[in-house]
Amino acid sequence: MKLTSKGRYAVMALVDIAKFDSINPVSLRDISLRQGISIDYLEQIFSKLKKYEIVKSIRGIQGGYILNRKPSEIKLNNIFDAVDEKVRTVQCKKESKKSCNGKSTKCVTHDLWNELETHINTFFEQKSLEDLVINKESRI
Amino acid sequence: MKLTSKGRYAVMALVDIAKFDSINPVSLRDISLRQGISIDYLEQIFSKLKKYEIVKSIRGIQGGYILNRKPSEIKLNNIFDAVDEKVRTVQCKKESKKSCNGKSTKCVTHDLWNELETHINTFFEQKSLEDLVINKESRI
DNA sequence: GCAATACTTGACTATTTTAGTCGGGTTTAT
DNA sequence: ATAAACCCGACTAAAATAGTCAAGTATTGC
Repeated sequence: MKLTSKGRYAVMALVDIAKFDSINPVSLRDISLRQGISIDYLEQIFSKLKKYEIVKSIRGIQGGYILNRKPSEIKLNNIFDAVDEKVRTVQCKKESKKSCNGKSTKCVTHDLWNELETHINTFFEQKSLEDLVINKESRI
Repeated sequence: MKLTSKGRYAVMALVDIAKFDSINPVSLRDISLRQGISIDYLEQIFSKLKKYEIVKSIRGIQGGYILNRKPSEIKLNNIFDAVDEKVRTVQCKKESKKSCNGKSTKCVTHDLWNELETHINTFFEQKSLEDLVINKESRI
C-alpha cells in the first residue's frame, strides 16, 4: 500500500499555487523551480488537473495556471481522482470469480476493501487545500 | 494508492484458517485449493507471517499452519506489517531535502502524509481477523 | 526404515506500474 | 516576429509486484 509521487506532486503544486498567487497565473516553470519537480512531469499532472476542472490554464507569455475554485472547495480526493491515484479496490481474480460474484458467497475480503476505501476517501474528502495552506505559513 | 495482492492474500489465507479449523493445522495445499492462490506464493507469505508470530507451523505429514493467537487478537495491521505492506510515507527527495529537513520549513505535504498514515493505521488496528470471520458466514 | 506429506529457503523471472523524458506542436503578449 | 508558456502523445528506464522453480529438511504412518 502506497502513495505515489504523482498524487504527491499534484498536492504540492496546488498548494504552491494557492500560496503564491490567487490572482495571476503561476507558470509551471516557477512551480518546477520552487518544488523541484520537472516541468515535463508537471505538464502531465496539470493536464489531468485541468481536465477535472481543478485548475484553469492561461496560455501564452505570462500564462500559467490558476485555481478554478477556492482552496477551501478543493478537496484532496478531487486531486487524487484527477491524477488517477485512487485506492485500488482489488477486483477478484478470474479463477475465483465463481466464488465471488455469486449471490451470497462473496470474497471474505471484498467487503473489507470496500470499507477501507470508504474510510480513506472520507479522510480525503474532509481535507481541503485550504487546510494545508493554513497549517503551513512557510514558503517552500 | 493501492493495496497489493500479498497483503490481500495474507488476509484471505488467515481468514480461511480461522474459519476452517481452530485446532488442527491447515495445510497450504488446502488453502491454495480453496482460495486459488499458488502454493509457492503462499509459502513466501506464510514464511513472513510465521516470522511475525502470527501463525505457528507444524511440519511433516498432517502438518500445516495454525493461528498463534486468537482471531480477535490478530489485527489487520499486524498482518500488513508482516508482509511488508505498509503505508509508504514518502520521504522527501534528495533535491528538496534542504527545504524539508530544516527547522521551520518543512514540505507542505510532510504533515499531511503523516496524518494520513496515522489515520489508515488506526483503521487497521481496530479491525481484527475475528471481525472478518464473523461478518461472513459463507465458506469461500 | 522409508515413503509421502508438508514446511523451508533462496534464487530467479516476467509483468506491470511508476516516474519520468522527449519531441513537436499551438497560443498569446509584447 | 519571437519568446514564454501551455498542449499532447509517444517513448523509456527503473523499480515493484507477482509469481515460479529447485533443492532442500522435518515428521508421521506404515
